[in-house]
Amino acid sequence: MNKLPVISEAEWEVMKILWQSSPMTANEVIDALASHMDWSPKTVRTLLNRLVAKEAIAYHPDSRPYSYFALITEVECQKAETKSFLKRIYSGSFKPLMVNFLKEEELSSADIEELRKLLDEKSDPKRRG
Amino acid sequence: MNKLPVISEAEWEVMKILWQSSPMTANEVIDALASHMDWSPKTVRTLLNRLVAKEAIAYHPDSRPYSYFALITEVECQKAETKSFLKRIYSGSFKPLMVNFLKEEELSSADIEELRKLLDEKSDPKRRG
DNA sequence: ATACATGGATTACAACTGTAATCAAGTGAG
DNA sequence: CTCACTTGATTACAGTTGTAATCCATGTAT
Repeated sequence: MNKLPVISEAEWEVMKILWQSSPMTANEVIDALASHMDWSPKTVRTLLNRLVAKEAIAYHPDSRPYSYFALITEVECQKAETKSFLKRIYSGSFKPLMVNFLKEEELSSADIEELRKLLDEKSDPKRRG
Repeated sequence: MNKLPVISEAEWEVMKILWQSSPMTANEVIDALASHMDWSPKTVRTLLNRLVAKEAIAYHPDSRPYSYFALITEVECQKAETKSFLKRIYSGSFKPLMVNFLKEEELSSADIEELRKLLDEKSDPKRRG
């Protein structure tokens, strides 16, 4: 039940790296981010430090250089963000979100079939497979 | 194609009021917010001013007191927020969002049926109604 | 032993946010 | 006409965020 920390947009990029594979040294994180984010190594180190301060991640202090790892899971963060996003933007209701998404996106019928399957599983968890 | 302004969490509350009914005077907005937000009237006025500065809203300057109205629509803002949210939290993919949502929420079969209907309409827009 | 490089700790700094308070100008009450 | 109230304009101020740079300590090459 411990509260999740507030994670900023830039910090999320770092978290995603550590959720993909962990533990990692600062330099490994920096390299992993280099491909898509145009950040100075110093910036990434700052973000790591802030995430440590927020207790979203930690590091093994005995290992030099430090190796960092997440203290909270991606799914719990996603759920929390989703809840607050829905509340803020859609007054908590999923349906208009889906309406907007469907209007906006090009989806193959296979995509739609996948989504439909999710609903099937929810309405009748037995008939899965 | 003009860029939407960045609207903060507190500012969203004000926007939602103006999207519901508009134009409104500052005091009307303050009253409308009083029920759910515990903000000083000064705070609400600050938010209105910032939204004007961001060109998210405007006011009729000839009418005293000013009456404010939105310059951007709720749906376009929702779409933009949804896109950036999906990108940030789910790497742009809707499916895991839906998975998380479904796992978290108690939904009646009627709710699910509604969502399924949305997918039906998307896959075959003709057979609607 | 010494100087340099590397990683980690500390500091920087402006923009944006939440949350107002203060100041100033116009309007209605007396 | 003058004073107080209301509305609008300006200012405040600390915390978060994006985006680093600087300082310090330790390991490495010479």
